[in-house]
Amino acid sequence: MQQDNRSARVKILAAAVQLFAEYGYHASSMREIARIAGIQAASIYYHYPSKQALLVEIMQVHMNQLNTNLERIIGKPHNFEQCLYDAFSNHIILHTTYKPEFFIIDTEIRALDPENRGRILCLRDQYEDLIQGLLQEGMEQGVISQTDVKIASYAIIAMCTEVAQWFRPGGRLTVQQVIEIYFQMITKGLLNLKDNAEIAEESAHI
Amino acid sequence: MQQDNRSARVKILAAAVQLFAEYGYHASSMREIARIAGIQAASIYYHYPSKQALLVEIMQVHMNQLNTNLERIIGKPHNFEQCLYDAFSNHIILHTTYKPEFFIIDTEIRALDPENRGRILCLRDQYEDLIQGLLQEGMEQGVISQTDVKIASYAIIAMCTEVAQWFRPGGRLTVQQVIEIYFQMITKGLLNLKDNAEIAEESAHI
DNA sequence: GTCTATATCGGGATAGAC
DNA sequence: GTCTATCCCGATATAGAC
Repeated sequence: MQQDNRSARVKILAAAVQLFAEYGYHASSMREIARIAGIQAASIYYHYPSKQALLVEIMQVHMNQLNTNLERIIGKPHNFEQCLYDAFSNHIILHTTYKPEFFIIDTEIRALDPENRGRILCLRDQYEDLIQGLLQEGMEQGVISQTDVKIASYAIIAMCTEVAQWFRPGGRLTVQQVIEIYFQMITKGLLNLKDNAEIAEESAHI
Repeated sequence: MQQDNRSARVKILAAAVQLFAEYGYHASSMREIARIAGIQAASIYYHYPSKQALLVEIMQVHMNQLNTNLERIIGKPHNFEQCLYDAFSNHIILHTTYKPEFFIIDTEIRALDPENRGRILCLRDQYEDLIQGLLQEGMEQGVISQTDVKIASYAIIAMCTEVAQWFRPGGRLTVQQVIEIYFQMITKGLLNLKDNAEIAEESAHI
């Protein structure tokens, strides 16, 4: 038997992440969080003022991480294609590495009280603005074709976020392979519907 | 003042949809559902055996509608491109028309007890299988390029589902225009990253 | 810093009158 | 078919000892 040397604060937050992700915020009790952390429910209140504070902490830490990384990627001098790759790579890596945390961010916004909700939604808007600015840059450079930046950003963010739902570390694909596939789908088309001329040409080559 | 002629069953379910979507299943009380439906909480139990039954009813009705429509679209003799269009058109139209209902389906699976969860997840798997079968058909016909069918289906479903989050009826775009944009993004690429030869060619044309 | 004990509240569901 | 009244439970959070 090894003892668990993590601080109580860390163990409490880890337990909250696990339960909020599996059962949802409202279905998770402070008693159960405490049980998993190995303490009594009342002891949580020495470290955190409320259950809501646990949720806010989880969301803030990881939204800040997502934004800070993206700011660093976009902020330095760059080649557009590489920058685009790094941006979505960051999104997919964080969402798969911290799957329960980002799942909570995506599903428990409504469990926040109005003040906290505003703060977290502001971080999400910042992230979307950064992504949209990057796409805008590519369009202005003529490196990507003209498109509705907002719609494209929402579509890409949605499909990259969803990766975390099915990705299994140690499975058929590594995360780097998944990133490569998604980058290809985003920049070269998901399905590549061929017109009749293309189909005829391909048949001729056989 | 007009009286509300809908049956009690309908009013109860509509109230449940509204509250489950806005606050989540566990954060919505039977008392509040009853208040919105204009009756007492105890009266709900004449129409539905439990709160869980309300959730199951909402999910089943709309997943069945989604599947039934798609089966009809795929089942009849068809041109592949048109069929693909109709399939995603069905997805986007239902998800925007019944936005709260599908939002509940997407976020409250974990609120179902194990037996009900299995039943609903089975309907979702059926839907994914139908979409994947369609993509497989297109690949075998050579109408779309070789791709990982599962990954492509997950990516496309995710981006089409997300439309409901930002789409506003009466806004800048009609739902038909949105469907057209998404069909283009899916079949012709979201961003269309150009290589250097293409950029040079475009410059030459100016 | 963690405990036991408890205050206080609101939840789902039921009984039985009308 | 809807009501009032209520049971019973588990929730968050606090008080105060150690």
